[in-house]
Amino acid sequence: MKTTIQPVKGMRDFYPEQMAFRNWLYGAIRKVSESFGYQEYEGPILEKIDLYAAKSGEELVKEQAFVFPDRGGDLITLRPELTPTLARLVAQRQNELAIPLRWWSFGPFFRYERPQKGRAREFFQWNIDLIGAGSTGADAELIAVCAVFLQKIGLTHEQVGVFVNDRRLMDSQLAAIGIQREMKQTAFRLIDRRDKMPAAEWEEYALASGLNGEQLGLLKEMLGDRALWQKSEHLVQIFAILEAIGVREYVSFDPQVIRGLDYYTGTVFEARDRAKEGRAILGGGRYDNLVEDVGGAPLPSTGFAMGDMMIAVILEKYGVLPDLVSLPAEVMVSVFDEESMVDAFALSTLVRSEGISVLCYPEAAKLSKQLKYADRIGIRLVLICGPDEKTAGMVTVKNLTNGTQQTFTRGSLGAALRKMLA
RNA sequence: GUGGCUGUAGCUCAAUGGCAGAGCACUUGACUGUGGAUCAAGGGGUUGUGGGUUCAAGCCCCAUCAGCCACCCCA
Repeated sequence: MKTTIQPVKGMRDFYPEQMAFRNWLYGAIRKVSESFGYQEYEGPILEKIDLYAAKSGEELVKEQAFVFPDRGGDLITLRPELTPTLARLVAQRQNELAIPLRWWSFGPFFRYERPQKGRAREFFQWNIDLIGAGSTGADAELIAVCAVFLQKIGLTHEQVGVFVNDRRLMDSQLAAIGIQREMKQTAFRLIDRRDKMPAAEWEEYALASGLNGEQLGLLKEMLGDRALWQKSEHLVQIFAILEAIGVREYVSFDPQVIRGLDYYTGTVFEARDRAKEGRAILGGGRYDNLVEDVGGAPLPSTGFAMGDMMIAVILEKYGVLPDLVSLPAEVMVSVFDEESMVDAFALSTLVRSEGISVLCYPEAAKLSKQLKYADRIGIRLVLICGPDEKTAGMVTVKNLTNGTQQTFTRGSLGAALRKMLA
């Protein structure tokens, strides 16, 4: 094998086929985002490490982000997430912006992790946030955006669900069974991991974490209570709004959804396969302190992020990946011989001026080779202009779909092609 | 960061420690102005890389790199 330089580990190549999927996803995201009145924005790919040190959790950034010194010695990070950048953007122009803001973005992110199914070191992520609204309606809207999106791309509510919880509800419930502030983080972590280990092991882990037997029993009871959300006025209202929007069936209450990120302050949610296979497709929630933490005035916010890889895994699993045959052009102009090359380009321009995408075979070659090429790349119509046509001032159009061919004058060619392509 | 599996032609993969192969793809021809199908011929390899064992290594051993998968973690 020839020695080709290897790509950087975990970085992704997007051949036209993969690019077509990425753009399809981008399009679906844009459509849903804009239909809810959100505006697109983008931030820099590189940020100073300090931006993340503030809130994402220092360990997370140090161990799982690409960090390197620039020529001036500053520590630069390949952005591992967008929310801190968003908070910075808002904090910088807080007085000029019309709050609340509805913003969305789709772009590349990087994490220095070991690649595996549904995860690489480079990934594309959709971020969508409602900044400056602390209401229950704001939370409900984001959950609805997420449900509508899943529906739009062809996933049913039997296949996937959005699982919602509220950290404040969990706070009060934990307090009620005697788990106080300093134990809270431990308890959250415990709840988060319940499905990830065998029951007996989990209980052992719980006791080792400092819970007593009685608390463990109450905690289990609490986590098993699928109606617990009714104790939260906030969640009751969220479900009422989702009902009104028409996506209630996609959304379920799940007391075990906590989310790992420290900056969430209230509602938290994630979408996943109902079969509970694989990791979450997307995750988000309310973060009321982040803008303030990067130097702005306090602005309650809510939002979520979705990566491009996990959603692709799910779409494939349920067989709803779109058919994305990317055709380079509708028409190809063949080049009969060296002498007709110039005319072939002129012919291409004529067709192109009719608003039809067209490519010109780039060299004189045997007609069979050119037709074979056209067939392989999915061209529907091939124009042939050899000596016979040239003398008669005509152009032959060969239809590769059914094998027929017809000749036209140059003047009638455009209309004829449009008709055949319709 | 931990563990398992895998690296052989462009792709998918064969080859008891004993001549490196097949299918698909590609090129050419059958068909000098007509694609897909068929047939024939042809090109293509430092078996991921570096060491070691052996008369002999694609195969065994060590290291290393990469890919996949599962942990860890998840923004």
